[in-house]
Amino acid sequence: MSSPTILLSNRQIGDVNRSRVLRALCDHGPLSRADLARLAGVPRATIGTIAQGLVEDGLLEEHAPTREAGRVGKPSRPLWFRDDAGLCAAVDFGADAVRAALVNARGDVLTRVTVPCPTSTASAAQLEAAVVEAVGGVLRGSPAEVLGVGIAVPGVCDPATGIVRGSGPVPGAAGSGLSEAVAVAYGLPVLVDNDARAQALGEKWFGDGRGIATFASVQTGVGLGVGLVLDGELYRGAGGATGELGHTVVAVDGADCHCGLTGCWETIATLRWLRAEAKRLRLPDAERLDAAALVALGTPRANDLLVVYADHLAVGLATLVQLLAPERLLLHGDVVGGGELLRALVEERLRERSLPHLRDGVEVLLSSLDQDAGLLGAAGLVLSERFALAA
Amino acid sequence: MSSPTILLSNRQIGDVNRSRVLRALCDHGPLSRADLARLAGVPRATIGTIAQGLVEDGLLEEHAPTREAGRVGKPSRPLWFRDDAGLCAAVDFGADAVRAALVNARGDVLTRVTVPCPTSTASAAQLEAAVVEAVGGVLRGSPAEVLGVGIAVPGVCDPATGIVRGSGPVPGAAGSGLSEAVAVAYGLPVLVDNDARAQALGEKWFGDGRGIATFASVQTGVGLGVGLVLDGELYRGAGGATGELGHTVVAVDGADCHCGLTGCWETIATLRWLRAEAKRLRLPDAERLDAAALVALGTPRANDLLVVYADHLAVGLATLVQLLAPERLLLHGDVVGGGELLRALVEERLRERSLPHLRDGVEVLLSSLDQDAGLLGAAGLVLSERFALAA
DNA sequence: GCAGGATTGTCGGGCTGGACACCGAACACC
DNA sequence: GGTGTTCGGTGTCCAGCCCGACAATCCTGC
Repeated sequence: MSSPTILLSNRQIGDVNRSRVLRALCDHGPLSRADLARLAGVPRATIGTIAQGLVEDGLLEEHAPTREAGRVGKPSRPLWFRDDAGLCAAVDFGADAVRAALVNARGDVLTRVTVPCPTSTASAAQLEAAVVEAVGGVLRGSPAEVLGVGIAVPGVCDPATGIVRGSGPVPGAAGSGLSEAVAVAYGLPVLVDNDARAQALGEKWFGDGRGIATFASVQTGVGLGVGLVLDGELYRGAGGATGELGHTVVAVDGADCHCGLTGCWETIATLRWLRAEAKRLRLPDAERLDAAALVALGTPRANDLLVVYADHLAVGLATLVQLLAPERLLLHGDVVGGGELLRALVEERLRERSLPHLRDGVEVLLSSLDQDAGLLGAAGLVLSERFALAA
Repeated sequence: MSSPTILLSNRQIGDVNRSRVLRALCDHGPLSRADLARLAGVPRATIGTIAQGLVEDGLLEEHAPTREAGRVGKPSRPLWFRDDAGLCAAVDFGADAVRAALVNARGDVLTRVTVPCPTSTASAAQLEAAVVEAVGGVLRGSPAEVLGVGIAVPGVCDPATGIVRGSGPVPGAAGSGLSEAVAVAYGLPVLVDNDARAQALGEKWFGDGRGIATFASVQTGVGLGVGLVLDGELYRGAGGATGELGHTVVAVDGADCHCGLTGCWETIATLRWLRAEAKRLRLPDAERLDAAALVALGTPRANDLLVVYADHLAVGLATLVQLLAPERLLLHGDVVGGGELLRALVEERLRERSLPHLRDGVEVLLSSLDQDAGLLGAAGLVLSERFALAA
């Protein structure tokens, strides 16, 4: 059933409009009622009643009146999220720990809990226990009601059902046990989604995706994943199976990929490839090389490899650009370590690999969310569900 | 300005709900008020008032009561579009003619007008004159008010502004003259869009895209284009620049493409490639070969080439599948001539080039719209604009 | 032939929530 | 101190969905 064919009623209209107001605040930062009214093209009174409800619910609060020089008239009182508003428990997985955090609607990380756990080898039961413990620690310190729990899983999962269909880095996450265990333990809604998609939501709520209708958030490093926000909505596709940009063909008869296909982008643009090339070129410490180290080396031979790395990354990004014409590409993971130098190289190579009419429409940015991209993404899962602006 | 931040009012609620009802009728065919109510999960009375408005506006009509055996109770009176409802003037471009048609909301082609015109060499003025004449001929015979004019252009264009940024097959369409000329001549809204995207809309309204949330409509043959319907909405991307699937890289250091890039999918999956291969293999009449002729040949050597053609097509389609996980791929153009044999081959090759968890989620279909895909797509442009279900 | 059940479509009252016009409050400028 | 501008709030109106009840129509079973 594609079109749910759900009719709108005046009941839903209120929810939708409240969500729209919240979204506008997220996209633009603190705004007064009058600002919101201008933005939406409606009388101030309309916003007034909507905002009143949000303030009474404890979601928004009024800042002190702004006294800007040269501004005539009554000073505006900007509205902004309370710091205990929209609290989400966010979970993601490190190599040897389960990380959880309490995040508010502003994107502030209020509490962190780290539970040691060998995620790559832990059994489902061990993993469930670690996640439940981490979430519990976060919930205990919460100053207000928590909306729900978001879990970003590095693997294929269907958010509609909460079932993880498989995960390479965290095999124990497979199945539906994780979300069920947390839901049973704390009675909260649990949202599970792929980590790359969650990162995209993190960018949409708290990062450089705010106010951008169409962008792609690309995870680089060991694997290549992508989260797409298209026309303002996170795109999940049928069964939540999207984002396998890493396994698009960039060489018809290319090298075998670990996934069983051949010529995947992952065979030429991951750390595995980079390190193999570095070894071939006899660069020092090739086995532990990454973008940051490559930039730090700075030798001519290292720089040459950096350019090729950038070019190979651009190949896959160009596919995104040609097919979807996003306004921005936000890069996560290893590339961030390469800094502005690598970013500029990737952007340059991308332009050369894009059609003329697309060349100037896209900008490449390094994610500003840094280490917390996964956690903020997991929080975004909850916020998007709770404040869905869908209609 | 991503999120328009437009609030909903009780005024719009009516429009939205009317659109939803129309869309449901489109997706499911004739439905009674009770059917619609069940589908939407609302009381029959609600649908009743909505339907009443649509009937009074002359959009819908009641069919005769259905008398099905074994059905107790009052027989239902299905609602369906009147044959003069939702009339659109649709325009597309053939090699040596401008084609126009009057299409209703059912997808019936009521009138056709063909104006001879060498579209590949005609000046902008000549092309405008031909289009205006064709549209005029269609409008003259219209039994009721026409909602608007849809024009499907084989090229890059931005539907938001009506500006065609460039067209290989129809260079004279470039600029904004076409839509302005028609708008001035007849005072109707004019919608211009890329032909591959329009075809996708045609499938969504009248073809095998009905009721499918996420599908891709792929044009094959001389060029390779794609129209994407994602989560029920046609995806246009920033500036309407999407759909250049043909220029995604399938070979990092591949052959030069006419677009200036290298290793594009178009270099290995178009008729140009097919004919070059056929010539190399000394197949008869290689210069005029197409999928239909290749299947008709049926020789072992021809069949081998057919398999490679299918495989090369599958490369680009696999990119769509890995990245977007659509439920269906609808193929247009040359491939349709290859019939079920070629379709099955493409589907088989696509499965082999897709990740395991995506393999079974997608079906490959040949478009059933046939020659009228472009015209029906152009009509879909108008209907989508007029009956936008956006909220 | 006729009662009973089932299904469909319609009518009026109730409720939610935005649109509109107007008011007081706060500040800049003269 | 007066005037103009901007901001936020209040009360009334109205569109449109929800719910309950009712007439119309047809099938089944005796």
